[in-house]
Amino acid sequence: MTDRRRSVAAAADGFARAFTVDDLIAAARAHSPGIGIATVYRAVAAMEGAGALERVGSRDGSALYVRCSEDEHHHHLVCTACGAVAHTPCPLGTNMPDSAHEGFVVTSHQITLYGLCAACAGTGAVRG
Amino acid sequence: MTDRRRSVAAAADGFARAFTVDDLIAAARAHSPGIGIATVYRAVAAMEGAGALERVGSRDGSALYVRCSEDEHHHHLVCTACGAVAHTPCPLGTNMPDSAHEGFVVTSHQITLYGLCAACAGTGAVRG
DNA sequence: CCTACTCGTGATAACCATTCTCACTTTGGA
DNA sequence: TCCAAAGTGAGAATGGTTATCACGAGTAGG
Repeated sequence: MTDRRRSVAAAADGFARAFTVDDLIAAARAHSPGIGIATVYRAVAAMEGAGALERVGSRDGSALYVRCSEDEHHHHLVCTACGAVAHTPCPLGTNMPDSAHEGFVVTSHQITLYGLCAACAGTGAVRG
Repeated sequence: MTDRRRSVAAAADGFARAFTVDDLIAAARAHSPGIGIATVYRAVAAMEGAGALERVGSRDGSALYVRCSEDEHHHHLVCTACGAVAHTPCPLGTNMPDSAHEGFVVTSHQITLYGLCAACAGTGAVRG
């Protein structure tokens, strides 16, 4: 773990919402001025591989990521107004489709819940 | 609805699995030789807007689509071995998180189930 | 100190899916 | 026929992401 990688991780920690690699580059430069684009992309790939970062869709053609420090099975709540992201336990509960569905043997799943965070719901904000 | 658009729709109907725009262009050219890339992209955008096509992730940097003729709420089962896609009713059932979660007011969700289709499960195929 | 080697880095070129531009054609109405 | 609007195809442009390459830091051996 180098200084650069630590800067990227710290920058990722600073986001309370989903961020693009571009956002991350800007934030990482606050910690390590002059850090290169390629370095951030490499750090993102490493962190994604380690489960410290998770891709949650995209915005305007660029990938969106969220910081994931937990190892346990969870999903994401994304605020469609401000982009805030929260973790939430798997909503499938006992309906976990781990057996045959339509002839498929389901082994994993990906769920993203969209809505309004407490702050945005309070103001009646709407987006997209 | 022009001839070109009809060709793209027919080509999309021919896929039993998720396809990229590139796949669609190749298939559309079987119906309309010489159809341009831009035209297929335009048709895809129109069909996606009309709900006739749905984006289900991506493969190697290019978007994957599936044909969706149904209007009702449903999700997708994707075979990780062969890419086959099936529609499945919403697995959330009575657990539908339409109320507050973590302070969020959930308004919609996106679920993709991954696994092996009947054919691939039978052969013990594995991919990715 | 010197060499050899490895690895992370930064700048930039390359890549490629997607979108834009533009000239042309088609369609439909009058 | 004339006109306007929309669709089309070829290719250029765009832009996020990845590959390339040279450089410096660090390490090991001598």
